[in-house]
Amino acid sequence: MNDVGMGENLLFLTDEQLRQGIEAMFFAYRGFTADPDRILAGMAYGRAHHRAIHFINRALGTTVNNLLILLGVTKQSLNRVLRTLIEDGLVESRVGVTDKRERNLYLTEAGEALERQLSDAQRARMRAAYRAAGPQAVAGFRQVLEAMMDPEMRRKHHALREAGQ
Amino acid sequence: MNDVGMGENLLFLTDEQLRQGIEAMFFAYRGFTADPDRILAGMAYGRAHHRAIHFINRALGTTVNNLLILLGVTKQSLNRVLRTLIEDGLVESRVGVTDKRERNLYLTEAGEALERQLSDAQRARMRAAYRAAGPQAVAGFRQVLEAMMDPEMRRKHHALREAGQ
DNA sequence: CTTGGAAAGTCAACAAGACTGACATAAGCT
DNA sequence: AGCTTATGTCAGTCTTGTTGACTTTCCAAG
Repeated sequence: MNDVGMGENLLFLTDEQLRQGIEAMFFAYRGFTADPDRILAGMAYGRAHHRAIHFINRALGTTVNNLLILLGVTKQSLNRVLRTLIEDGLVESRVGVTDKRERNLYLTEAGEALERQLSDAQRARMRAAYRAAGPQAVAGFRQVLEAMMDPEMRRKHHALREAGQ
Repeated sequence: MNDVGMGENLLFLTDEQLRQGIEAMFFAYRGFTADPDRILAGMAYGRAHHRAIHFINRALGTTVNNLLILLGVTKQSLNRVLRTLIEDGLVESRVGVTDKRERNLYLTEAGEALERQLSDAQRARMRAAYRAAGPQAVAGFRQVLEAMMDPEMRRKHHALREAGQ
């Protein structure tokens, strides 16, 4: 590869390019959460409830401990959210079969309905973005996101992927 | 394009693929903010201060009103952050020249130093991710993020890009 | 040229959601 | 029996968002 070619390919690593990527990430994340946030604003729930519902749906029967690692919050913080979801009949907490200390979490029918409502809105935006950018761009998008995660979270993410498929 | 080809190219729009993208976005954003958050944890500042400093640096002399649109918060919310930054001598607020209602915001030397410290950490992760994924993936990454933003934010983002280059 | 409304910024009070620390209970393990 | 683990809870704090009320400044219609 000659110098010009090198220059072309390293342009994406200049400070200015990196700053633009940082800003793009910030603005895109705002868009990413905007639709579910709007839906939840009417109810007594917030983004924290959305995240809990999302991951309970994805990792059916997950334990509280596993969920709080996924979400990256303390048990006290998760507990507040989880308690209201259980009280409101959106989430069911069953005592563990093999280990009775554990609680396995499931969405009730009402919980699944809300999950679907939130998920539909978020997926719609994601779908539009994917469609606008095209398959090759999406592959690149996913590659960069993977590389940006902490290694531990990358493992968690891969585990969810395998379970979901 | 035959049916098989169609199937291949539309695979990235299945619900499962979209859900994986949503999760990837969530986990990656955590990584994205982790390093600056760690730095700020020691000081009396948080993520809100980081964002304000970032955009004041990028849009030198910006008004409070412009900044709060960029950040997507209310002026009251921004004001608290801004006040501490000004009190601590990281940001300078100058009364507008043409319109005395406005305040033009600038980083002081100390402000620039902190900006550099935070920015270096965040760019290092971004650079590692970009390098790992390669130029083509980065182009795709940027395309999808652009498409995911609200149109108004996309315009703001483009304006910053032009000013920064 | 005055006056009324709009715009920019500030102050105060409140809410959501994160945190730490301490403690209780139940269950599993050595 | 005693230690550890998983979960839940209470209390208090912090950050960061919100709304409402207010001041200062600007602009434009009468």
